[in-house]
Amino acid sequence: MINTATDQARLLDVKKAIEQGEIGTGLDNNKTLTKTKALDLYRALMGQRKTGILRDMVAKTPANYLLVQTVTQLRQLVDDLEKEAFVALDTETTGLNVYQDEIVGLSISLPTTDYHVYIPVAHKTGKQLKRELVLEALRPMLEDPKIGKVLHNAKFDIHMLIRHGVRMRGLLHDTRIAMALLNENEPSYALKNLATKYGKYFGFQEESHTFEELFGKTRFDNVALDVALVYAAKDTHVTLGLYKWQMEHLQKRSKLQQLHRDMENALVDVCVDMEQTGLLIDRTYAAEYGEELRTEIAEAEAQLQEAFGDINFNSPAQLAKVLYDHLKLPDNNKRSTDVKTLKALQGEHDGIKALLDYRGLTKLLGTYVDALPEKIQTDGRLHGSFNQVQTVTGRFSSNDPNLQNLPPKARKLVIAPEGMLILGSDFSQIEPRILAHLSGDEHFREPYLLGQDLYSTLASQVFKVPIEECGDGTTYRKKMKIGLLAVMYGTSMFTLSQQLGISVEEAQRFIRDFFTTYPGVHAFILSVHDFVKKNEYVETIDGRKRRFPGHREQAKAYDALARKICSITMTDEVPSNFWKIQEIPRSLKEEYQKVKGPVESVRRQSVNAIIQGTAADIMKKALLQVHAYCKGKGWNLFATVHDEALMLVSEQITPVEVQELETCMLSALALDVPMKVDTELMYRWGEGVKKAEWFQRHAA
DNA sequence: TACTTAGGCCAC
DNA sequence: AAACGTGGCCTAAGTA
Repeated sequence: MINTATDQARLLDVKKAIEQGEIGTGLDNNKTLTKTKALDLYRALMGQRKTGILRDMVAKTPANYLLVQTVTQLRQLVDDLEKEAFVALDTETTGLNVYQDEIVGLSISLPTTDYHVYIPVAHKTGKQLKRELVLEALRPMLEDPKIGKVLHNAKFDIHMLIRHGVRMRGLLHDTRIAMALLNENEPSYALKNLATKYGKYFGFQEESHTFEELFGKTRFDNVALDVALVYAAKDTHVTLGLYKWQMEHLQKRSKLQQLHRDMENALVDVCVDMEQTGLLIDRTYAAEYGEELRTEIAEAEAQLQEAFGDINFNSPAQLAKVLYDHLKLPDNNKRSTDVKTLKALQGEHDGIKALLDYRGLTKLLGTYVDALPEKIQTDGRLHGSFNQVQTVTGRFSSNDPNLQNLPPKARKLVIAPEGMLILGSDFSQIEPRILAHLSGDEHFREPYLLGQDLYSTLASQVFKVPIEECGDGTTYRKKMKIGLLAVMYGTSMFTLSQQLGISVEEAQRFIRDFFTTYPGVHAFILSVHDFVKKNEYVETIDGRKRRFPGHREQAKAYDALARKICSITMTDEVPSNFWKIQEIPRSLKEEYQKVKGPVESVRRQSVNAIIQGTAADIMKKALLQVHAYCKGKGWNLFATVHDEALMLVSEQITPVEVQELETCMLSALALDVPMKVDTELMYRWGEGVKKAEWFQRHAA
């Protein structure tokens, strides 16, 4: 029998011994502890600890945790459910693939009658009802939008239920999503970790263990029912507690609550439908294109072998050795083999071009052309995952596979099903427009109000040349585009000078001219820096927050040190060459340098979070409206790429309907400058044609 | 064997 | 001394 306290202590000792390399010190009964022995002991203790915890958990199963194993119990549950306005819900499954795995049990918490059930439906052992029977009994409750459901990461469970023919409705609150809005810096959103960290605020004092910690790689259908009950019923019990605690916080923050209720919570259904729709992949095209790429790669490989010998061309380390040690190419003390460095070396060696070709081809083949068809599910569609709360700014992210970073050549693998079209609507220049709105800068808003090209107008004003010299494709316009990004993201003068191919002094002059031309933009950026220094957070138009805990103190220190340096140099700003100025004490330089990075990083992130986050707010609202519109037509969204919504629509779509879709996007939020949406139609993604041209072509 | 980290690179 | 925001995926190489 293991005594938990001694067990824990011994565990820590062994762990420490392993970590600190204190092997051979005779830890275990004066016997010398070898590394292997220590690891074995550690694993054995971990195993024992796990079974110990599980035994302990089962022994302490609360009286109001109940297994539902018979028809009578199920009937009683259904009766009791009718008294509830909302419930907490969770599914246990064989795995995480929502298109392949299956539900093995459901837990439900009833808040007013205060009990928590686990209904096993496909465990390998123990008395239980059939899944179909249980789901049919629960279907009226699950599909009733008037009965609220509280879940942690609802999207997963909704998908799992769809897999078994039930479309859950009435999502009241998702504790995973609410947590992300309340603290986007949370290190882990696993329910058990949140319970361990915040449980004391809603009645859970003890540490909660994650599935991984308790069961490792075991499938949940292997878990005995007494253990399953105490684990699974606690899930919904905790979810309920978390819900109430989160609501207390949201009710004190009405803007955030509105963001949660009207935007993020509502968006879960959109996200589910979008993922369920999936993408149709042209397998023939992918196979042929793959062969083509393989041929080209083989050619490049032959040239690389000739040039660099028998090494792995995918290995930066092996490449650097050949390039900088054997061939003695100039390395600038970086020894990098990235595109930028290689391009600069292109004149030095004939093999470099082949290497660049090889990189591009293998990336395209390995990440997209070969990889995407492999992810097609049994329904013949590719279902990526879209996460609405994975980014600190509020943007969507996408993974498994990432559908937001397909290069144009890979997008061509995606086609419309028979009788359908792909339609893509994107917000034109949404971030600069938001900057124009937020800064209220009169001159910056001008091109939008007058319907002129933004970059041409800016270039003409900043560079003080006639607008005719700043048209599409001109250097002035290109430079302005880079320059505006630099302003919005707070790029350093060094980086900007590199990007524009000018000197640091010229870059400084460019930025100075920009801010002189648009003083409102400058004032806006400074006011954000000021705000984040005072409040340690910034927020978007819809109240989405990006928090920077600890910034206030660092910013104060930074500004104080800067003032100190300025009083020595008698300048308004710290000179960029301050390291070379003898009069500044070394310790002051070092102190200043230490806080400079983090503080300026927060300042860049804060400006960016407001602009990027507001764009995300607008897109999310647009998606809600587009989704509702599509639903009425029997069409479907299948992806969003930050400023773009992609959907499958009928081949018979009319110009009026396109107009109505654009209105869904445009009415998401009214800014002080007009918004613009561009729509393209296509049979194959990446071969889009502007709507006007499409209808002209298809009218004939 | 299964992980983590680093270098690199795709998107907006 | 370090140099631009938000993400995710690939391979190599080292470690548990």
